[in-house]
Amino acid sequence: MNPVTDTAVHAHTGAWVAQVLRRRISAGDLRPGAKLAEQALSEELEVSRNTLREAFAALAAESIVQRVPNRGVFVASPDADAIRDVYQVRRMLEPAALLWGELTEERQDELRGIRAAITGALESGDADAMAGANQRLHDAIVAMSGSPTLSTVMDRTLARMRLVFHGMANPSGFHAPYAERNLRLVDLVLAGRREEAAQALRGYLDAAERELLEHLGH
Amino acid sequence: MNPVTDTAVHAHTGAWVAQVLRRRISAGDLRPGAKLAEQALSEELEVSRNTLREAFAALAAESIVQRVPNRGVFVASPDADAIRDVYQVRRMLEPAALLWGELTEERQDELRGIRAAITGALESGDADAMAGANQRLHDAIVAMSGSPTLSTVMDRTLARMRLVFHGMANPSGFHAPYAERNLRLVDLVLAGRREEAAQALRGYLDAAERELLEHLGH
DNA sequence: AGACCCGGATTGTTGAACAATCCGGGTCTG
DNA sequence: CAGACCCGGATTGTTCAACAATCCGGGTCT
Repeated sequence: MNPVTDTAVHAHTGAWVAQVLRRRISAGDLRPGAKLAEQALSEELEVSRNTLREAFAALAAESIVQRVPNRGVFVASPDADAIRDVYQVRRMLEPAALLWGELTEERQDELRGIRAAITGALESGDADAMAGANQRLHDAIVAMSGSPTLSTVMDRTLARMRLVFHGMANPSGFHAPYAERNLRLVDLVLAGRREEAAQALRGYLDAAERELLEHLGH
Repeated sequence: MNPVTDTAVHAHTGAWVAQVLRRRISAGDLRPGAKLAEQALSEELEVSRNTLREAFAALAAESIVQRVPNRGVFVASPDADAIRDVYQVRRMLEPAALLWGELTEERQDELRGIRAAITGALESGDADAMAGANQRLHDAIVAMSGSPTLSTVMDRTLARMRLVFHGMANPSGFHAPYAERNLRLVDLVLAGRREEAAQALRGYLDAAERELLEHLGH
């Protein structure tokens, strides 16, 4: 089921289980609100209930999972407030990194690669590839800050975004309409026109948030 | 030793242990690099080794603690790169929240309270109070973003800062020289002169980082 | 129909057990 | 004497079985 390692030799089992669960949640294999039953999971993954709980503790600390006392652990299911928080984070982090970060040669190459990925996904109409490219782009923007911590924060934020999508009825084509916007954004950044890029970025974030909230609530 | 709860009734033990350890580390009771031995701690806190390990998993996910396979868990001890990362985070987060956040009446009140705390600590010469007021100030700045997630990120970042101080030989009076700066910063924010405030903030962060790195070991 | 209750299932936590690994110290050798 | 080697105790990693506390679903009684 997992293409990576089968069994860790002797000293990572808890972390390994956490990684497996993280992947399953990211992939939508475990949808928001789904219960993670101890006995079932420990049997399937062939780990003890204690080790599994160790993984739960880590995932709960990352807010990927919610623990309800005496009820169990559930995949986090973001509500409207959570979505607003996600976009507030992005509205602060991304323009800050873009405006005040450093755009090294390496990062420019990454941006050019992302540009190619977006146009490729546009032509092939591959929604998953488009979603992937989109995340890669916004990760790259935050990476301009040069801070591993902020990159981690962004990764977790994007993971929460994936949770939102997986919780929706029709998870399709939410990124496609923004492909054009993203391309212009990349070009502005590569051209060194940071102020305009930040403006475009904010516009994109506002629109995406509005549409998501619209599509979800009332 | 902990003035709060003695024993949790029945359903939070792991989280409770994590909280106790978090407090001890923040207070400097457990210094960076210190080993958290399982048997000793489980006996002292009167929890099983398994429950203790659950707390370890949570703390490791928060990067408060470092796990070395087959060696044990140790209080994280930030190096120069970690310090640079902390300041890079702050250089992004704080000006962003300050410039683009919302300054509600509540937050203005909090700032006025902080101002009083700083002047009070200045007069009494209480270094601990000054350090507390300093953290409160920078927490309040990030709180302007309105994002609970970013506030949590800031809290963890400041926790890492405390680790740096606790790892130093002479942890005294590092905040005192910045009291004046902080007061001016608060006044600029309260006056609505955000651009100038952001500029002052950046100056403070640069100076503090430089001094810390200097003081440590170029 | 709705309140009540009960027994099975699940969670929370513990203690003991064992393999794997590390650590400190003693011994051997050159 | 220094360094390589080795060994036994201590520590970590992980599992298992057990138990109390709690929840849940379903049947019963009014």
